[in-house]
Amino acid sequence: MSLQFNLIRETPSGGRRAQMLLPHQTVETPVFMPVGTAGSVKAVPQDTVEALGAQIILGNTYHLYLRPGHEAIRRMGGLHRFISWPRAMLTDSGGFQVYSLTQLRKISDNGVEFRSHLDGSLHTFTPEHSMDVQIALGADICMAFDECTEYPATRDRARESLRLTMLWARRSLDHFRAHQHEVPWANDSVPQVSNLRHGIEDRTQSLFGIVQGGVYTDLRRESAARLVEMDFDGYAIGGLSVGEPREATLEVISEVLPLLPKDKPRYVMGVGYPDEIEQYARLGVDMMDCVLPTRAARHGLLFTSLGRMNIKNKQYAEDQNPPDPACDCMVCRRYSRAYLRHLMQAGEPLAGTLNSIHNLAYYLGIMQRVRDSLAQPAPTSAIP
RNA sequence: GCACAGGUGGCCGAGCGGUUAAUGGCAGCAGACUGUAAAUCUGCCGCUCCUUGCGAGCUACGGAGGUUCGAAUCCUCCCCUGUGCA
Repeated sequence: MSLQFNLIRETPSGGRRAQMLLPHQTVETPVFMPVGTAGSVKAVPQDTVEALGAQIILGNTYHLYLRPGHEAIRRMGGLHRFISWPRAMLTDSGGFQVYSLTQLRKISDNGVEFRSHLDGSLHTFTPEHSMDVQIALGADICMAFDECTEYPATRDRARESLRLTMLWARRSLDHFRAHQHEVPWANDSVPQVSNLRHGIEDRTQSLFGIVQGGVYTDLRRESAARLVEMDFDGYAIGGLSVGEPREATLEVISEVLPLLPKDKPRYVMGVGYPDEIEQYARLGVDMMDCVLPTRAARHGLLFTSLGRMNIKNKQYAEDQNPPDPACDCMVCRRYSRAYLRHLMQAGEPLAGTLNSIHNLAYYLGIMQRVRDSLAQPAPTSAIP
C-alpha cells in the first residue's frame, strides 16, 4: 500500500472530504492541482504557488524527459528538489501527448514513437519507459501510460484505443511495482521529504490507472472494472474535456465513479471551468488538474465571482476596481483592472504572472470552500 | 543652388499601367483557450448605406495638371524629406 486515503465524510450525493497521505504532503481533498508541465507552473514562482495554498502540482513526463532529461533530474535528487517544490507532485505519463502531438507520433502496441517538437529527434515511449522516467522524476503520484482518446471517436476507434490503454496499464503497473523503490529520494533525509509521520510505507510513490473509453459508457465501465481488478493505488478518468459536450463529460464521470473503490482517490484529468470543478468535486471526484486557469490567465482571461473577465478589453482601461471585488488574493488586494489591462497591452510578463496568481487563487478558493462545505455534517431533518 | 534617393491607409513598409480599398508587419478592437508544441491562435481593422453580400456608393497612394479605354504605378510643374556637393 503506497498511499493512505482517509475518508473524513461522504455526502449523500457522493461528495467526499478526505485526506490523502503522500510522501511530500498530506493533501486535503477534493483538491485542484495546478499544472506545471515543464517543471514550472507557468509564470508563477514556487513560493507563490505555495502561498496560494496549492498542495500538489503536476509535472509532465514527456516534456521533462526531453528537457532537461529524467536522468539529469534523478542525479539532482529528483523533481521536487530540482524545482524546489517541497509539497506533493504528480507526473502525467505522456499519455496526453499521444493525443496532443498527433502530427508527431506513431502508435503501436509496443508504445509510441514521438518526433520531438523541440528538435525533431525520434523518441520511443513504452509503458515501461514512462514508468522509468516517472520513477526517476520521483513524483508522489505517477500515472499509467495511456492513450487519451480523441473526440469524436467512433465506437471501434474508442474500443481499440481502450484495448491499448488496458494493455499499457498492465505493463505500467508491473514495471512500476518492480522498480518503484528506485525513486531518487528513497533513502533521502533532506527536508523535502518531510512527511515522516506517515511512516516508511508512505514514503513510496503511487501509481494511478486511467479509465478510457471515449463517450461510450459501456466501454468506460469495462475499463474501470479491469483497472480495479489490477489494483492501482488510485484511479483517474481520462479522455474528457477533449471537445465532447459537457453532458457527455458528466455522464461518463457519473457512470464511472460508483465503480471505483471508495477507499482510493479518484482523479478526473484535465478539467475544467470553475463551475465544473465544483460540480465534479461534489459528485465525489477527489482530484482535478487543468491548464485553464494558468493558460487563460496568460491570455488575459480572468475567472472571477462575476464570471469571465477578459481583462484586455477596452472597458477596463481606466477601471480602478480590483479584478474581482469578492476576491482577497494578493493580486486583487493590490492591483486594479486598469493596471492589469495595461500590463497585457504592454506585453509585460508580469501580466501573465498576476493573472495566473488570481486565477489559481480563484480555483484553489473554490476547492477550499467545497472542502469546507463537504466537511459540514449533513443537515438533519429531525426537529427536537 | 545643384545632384542623387524618397514621399503609399494610425505607424513601418510592399506594389511600379488593369483581377488594388491596395501584400506584409506593428498598433488597435473583439473572440477562443479544459491531463500545456499555447505570454498562443482566430476574426475584424478607409467612410457611408442596406435586402450583411465573393453587395452598393463615396473617398484614397504629397499637390496640381496631363497621357491612356484604364494611373499608386508613365509624363510635366510645384511642395516636402534625407544624403552628398557647393
